Amino acid sequence: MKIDERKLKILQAIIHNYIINAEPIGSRTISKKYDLGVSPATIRNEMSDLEELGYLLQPHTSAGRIPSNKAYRLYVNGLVNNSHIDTKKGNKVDKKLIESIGQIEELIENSASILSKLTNYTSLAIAPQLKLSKIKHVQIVPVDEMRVLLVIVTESGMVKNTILRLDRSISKEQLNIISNLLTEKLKGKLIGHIGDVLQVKIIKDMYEFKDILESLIKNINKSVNSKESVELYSNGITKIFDFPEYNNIDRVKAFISFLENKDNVIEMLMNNGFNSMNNLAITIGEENSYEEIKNCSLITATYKVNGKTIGKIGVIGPTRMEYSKVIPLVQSISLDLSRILNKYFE
Amino acid sequence: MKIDERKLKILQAIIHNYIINAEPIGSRTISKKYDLGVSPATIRNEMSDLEELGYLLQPHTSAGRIPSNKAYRLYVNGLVNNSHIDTKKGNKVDKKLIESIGQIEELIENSASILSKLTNYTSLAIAPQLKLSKIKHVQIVPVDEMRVLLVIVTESGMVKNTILRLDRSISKEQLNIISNLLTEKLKGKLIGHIGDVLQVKIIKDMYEFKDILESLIKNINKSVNSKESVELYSNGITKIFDFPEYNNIDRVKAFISFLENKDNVIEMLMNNGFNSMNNLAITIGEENSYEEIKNCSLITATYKVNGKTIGKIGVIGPTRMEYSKVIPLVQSISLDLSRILNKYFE
DNA sequence: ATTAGCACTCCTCTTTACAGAGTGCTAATA
DNA sequence: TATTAGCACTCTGTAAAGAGGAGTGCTAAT
Repeated sequence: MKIDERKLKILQAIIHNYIINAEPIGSRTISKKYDLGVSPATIRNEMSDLEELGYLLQPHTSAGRIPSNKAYRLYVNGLVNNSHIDTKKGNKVDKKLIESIGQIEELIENSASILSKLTNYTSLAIAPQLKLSKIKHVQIVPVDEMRVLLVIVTESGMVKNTILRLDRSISKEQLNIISNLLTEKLKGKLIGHIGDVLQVKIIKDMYEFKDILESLIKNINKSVNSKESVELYSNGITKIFDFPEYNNIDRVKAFISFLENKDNVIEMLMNNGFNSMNNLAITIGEENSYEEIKNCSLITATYKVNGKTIGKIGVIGPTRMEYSKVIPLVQSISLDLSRILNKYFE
Repeated sequence: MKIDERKLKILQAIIHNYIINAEPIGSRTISKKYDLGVSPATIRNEMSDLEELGYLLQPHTSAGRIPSNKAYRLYVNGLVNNSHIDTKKGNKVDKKLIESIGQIEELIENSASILSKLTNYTSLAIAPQLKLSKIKHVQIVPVDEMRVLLVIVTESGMVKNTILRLDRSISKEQLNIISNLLTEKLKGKLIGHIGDVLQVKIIKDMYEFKDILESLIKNINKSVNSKESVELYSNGITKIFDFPEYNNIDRVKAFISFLENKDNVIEMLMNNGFNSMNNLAITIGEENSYEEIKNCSLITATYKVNGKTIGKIGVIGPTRMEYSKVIPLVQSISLDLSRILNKYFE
């Protein structure tokens, strides 16, 4: 059995209805609300077929039917392939964003906030991942007797700075020497690899500052490799309360608990569309690997600086998400972000 | 009518019971569970008096009674005045905290996390408020052609740094000159007042760098004065789901929505115990000024560096909070924080 | 002053009944 | 042969009714 034109139309009607009403729909209601030119009985037969094909589910015998994950996937693929994604909506966003560009973190946070307000779903964003950035230059600045500020500038133009505590005091001039040596040695290396590089090569050349360097390395590794070093922003968590499928307290708890766990969320975002070609990634319901969000869908897009992906932004919500509205919005806000960041970094 | 010994005992029994069970209790049950040496009938009479005095509430005619805010206040004042606050529990906390002290922000965040785990309530913390800190020295470091890193070290030893974008490029030497001049002029001033000070005095002396300075001032003000500049941490938001009074979805939503609004929470924390003498502040139920949390209690304590209050940490939960357990924990974690921070800053 | 006894109140839980929405099957129809 | 009308059947959600339980306030006895 194949899914023909009419079956597709009926399926689309059911999906459309369920996205809006969150309730099963029966043959009679379909024939009244959607003008398909056939009687409820015919629709019933087709629905029976669609169920057999795995596109529909029946909560119980005498309820109507709802779309399955397979149905959403079909629907979403259709949306994305047609891909007349309307980026006009993005223009409104633009001005607000540009005004807010004090710090990059603020920019990302504001973008997430805007995305949540526009979509009415919970938004998530991760800020530039330093581990994967290449170093452009390194500078160490004295703060007081025992502490220094380590500044690492990446090739994409981002800046990471960390206060470090040393074991002995050291002069400004010596710090300059170390800074220059470090820059020379580390230029072009990945921040995530600082530890390895330093361990092997540098210690030898710079025996004079051995203790200082060891202390530096230890601290850099600690601060760069910790999960804490990935900034995560979420916004509009309480949007989830607005959906009838979350009028159950346990479901809300599971959802919010999941989002409160930073590690989970970061991993989920990282894995989303890990091997997708374009910058958009969509995971639907059961496709999620975490149990807690198997009835959610996740739509994310990457943003880039100088052609390099540095972060992600997207939304999470019930499986019956308004894909046709959300996909263009996520797409366009990520493009806006990329554009603004590129402008900022020249 | 005065509240005598026996009334107080009955009241305490009711408070104790309600804190644990979250349910009204009647005279018969009290006489069975708490050995007061009088019959239910007597207890009934006393309860009637206590209600008249405003210490008890009756959800409906044939329910038992629950404590009023006035009752909690009496109870908590008793606890705090007896103040044999047991800081032994703090010792366990200590080691975990010391290990985590990479960045100060991380320390505060971890403290909040530990506090939530220990108390089983939602914890909140605000990190050092820069506005109120005095400047020790200022350093400007070049990042690339058009950007510099502004580092401000405060007298208490904290460091604030901000990336700034300039309108024209400037040499390293010139930056050093500016840094030194700024340090000289700004030493001892409040960060929050940088704008005022610079506007009046400095521009005249440093005409050469007028444009650079103006750009700097604009950016510093923006980054210091924005509400964003107060770091807020919360942990264990989902603890609220564990309390039976929050098995109602609307109440949970109101609570979480409130906490999601950073401005609200910061203001609430700032106002808590605004004019209290010691470092501990407790707001009970209706005493809260925000409608959304009038059935919550807030317990916070300040932490200090060099005798100066730089932040707050505490918990929020249902009015029937386990005060006798939470108060010492909040107290001791704030003391730990102060101690560790002081050690860190010498 | 305290307490036993009792009528009364109010809430909550369970049971029962019923309306509503939907299905699948069969037989009639185009 | 595909479509449709008709009908018996199923399942859910909700409202009404009733039983049970916990607690109170009052009165009268101790």
